[in-house]
Amino acid sequence: MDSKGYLKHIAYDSVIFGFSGEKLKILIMKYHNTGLFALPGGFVKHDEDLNDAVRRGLKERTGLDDIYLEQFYAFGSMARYKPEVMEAIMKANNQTLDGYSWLLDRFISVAYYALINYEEVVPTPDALSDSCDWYALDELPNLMLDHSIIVTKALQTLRDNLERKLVGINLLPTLFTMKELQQVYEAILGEKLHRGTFQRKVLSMGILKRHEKHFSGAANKAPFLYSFEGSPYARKL
Amino acid sequence: MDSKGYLKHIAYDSVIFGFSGEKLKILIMKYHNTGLFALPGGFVKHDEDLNDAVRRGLKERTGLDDIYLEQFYAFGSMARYKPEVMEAIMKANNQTLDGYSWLLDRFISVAYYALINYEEVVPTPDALSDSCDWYALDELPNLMLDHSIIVTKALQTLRDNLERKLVGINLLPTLFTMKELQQVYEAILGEKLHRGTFQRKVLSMGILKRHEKHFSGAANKAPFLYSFEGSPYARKL
DNA sequence: TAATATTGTCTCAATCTGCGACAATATTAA
DNA sequence: TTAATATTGTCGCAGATTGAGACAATATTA
Repeated sequence: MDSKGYLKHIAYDSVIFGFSGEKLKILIMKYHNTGLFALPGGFVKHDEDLNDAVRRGLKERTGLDDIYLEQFYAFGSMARYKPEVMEAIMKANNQTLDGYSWLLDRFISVAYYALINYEEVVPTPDALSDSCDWYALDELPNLMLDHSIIVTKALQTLRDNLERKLVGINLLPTLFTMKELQQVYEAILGEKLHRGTFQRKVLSMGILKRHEKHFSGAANKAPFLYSFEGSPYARKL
Repeated sequence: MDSKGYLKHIAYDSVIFGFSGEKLKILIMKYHNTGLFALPGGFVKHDEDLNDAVRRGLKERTGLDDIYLEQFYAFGSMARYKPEVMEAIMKANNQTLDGYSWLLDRFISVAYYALINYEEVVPTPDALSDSCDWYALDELPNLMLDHSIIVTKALQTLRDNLERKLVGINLLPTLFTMKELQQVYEAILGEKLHRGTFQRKVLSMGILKRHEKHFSGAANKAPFLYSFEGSPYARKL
């Protein structure tokens, strides 16, 4: 047990989606003195469920419990094995490799995506990183290793699941307008949707509860607020 | 490197689907002298892609290369960690645990499903097992560990993917009739489909090529044979 | 040549979708 | 006060899709 209580060869990476300014964004870490950007990730303790390890990491990065979380792929190609990258990160932290050589081993990474309410999050870097910040999907920096591929596959899976479950809800606060919900869907799918059709479809699912109107002060008819009713889509895993 | 060249803590399990006698079946291994039934699985070499490891195992169990293969979930709960099971299997083979103690460690298992042409397969047991045989999904024996859950999730994922990709094709020989194709879909979905509607839908996708008729000797109109045209669904991964 | 089982295709109704239109607001400007 | 403007909630229509039955066209046997 020289790996600090963590399972060797196994890591996880998380693509944490938030919605703000009409755009989909994800959390990206920047490592000290290396110029390297990466997805938030971590390792699994010997006596810990894989899913719990990911939730633990999410809690550290966002401050949130009880996040909508979905596992979507285990990345295990040899092409992603680049020990010099991890070595550079350790050196940039004046960290000796004594006792950390297990970090230079090969890892298979199980990837998850999470959907959270942007406003509730307090992004928090870890000991090795300068920052943990939101980046819009179309303005991502170059990510290390295969992390760009992981993001692409996360978005792909999210799109596929969007049609079956009403997952998008998890990106909004408890109360939201129909327009905000539509913007979330448009951001995820990357295309404009017809207003009337979208509204008809969502309402026909019978999972939204209508509340009082929301007066924004704009010179137009005030929209209703909605909340999500019924748990099957609220959380996951 | 005391683990025979394999990565510690990482395994894979495969749910290998075949279609025969109008039923969906999967390959199940039976271990020597234990009464234990399990999915075909294995380990990943230090210098081997995860996907390649699975293909290697599939080749050993079925004799086939170039199989339609899809990864669907990594099982990583503590609940599946039962070292006494593996110990029982080793003992039943008069195998000392010297040098094999890594097998008693905890494993996270990446699960795949495969779709193959039943007729082409030669099921082959490994050194630890008596048999590798087909079992219909509704006549499965009790499987060890969480393997029943893995099968359920495999079928679930297959059903979900069936609507998007034309995956079912991979379960049939090169030439097949419309009725056979429909039976594959009914077996996967677990429900009867309307003949006319099914035929219209499949043909409208424009990915089937019609060949000569097939004269079975039955006292009725002979059906056309079809083959699958266009690669996007033929293989995968 | 008639009987039987299946196949390929069509039609019709019911449903679903994409898209525009229109009345009903909130607020500001005149 | 009233008109102008930007949105919102909803409806209606045309086109596409789907579910279910019907019918003619075979292969083979009686």
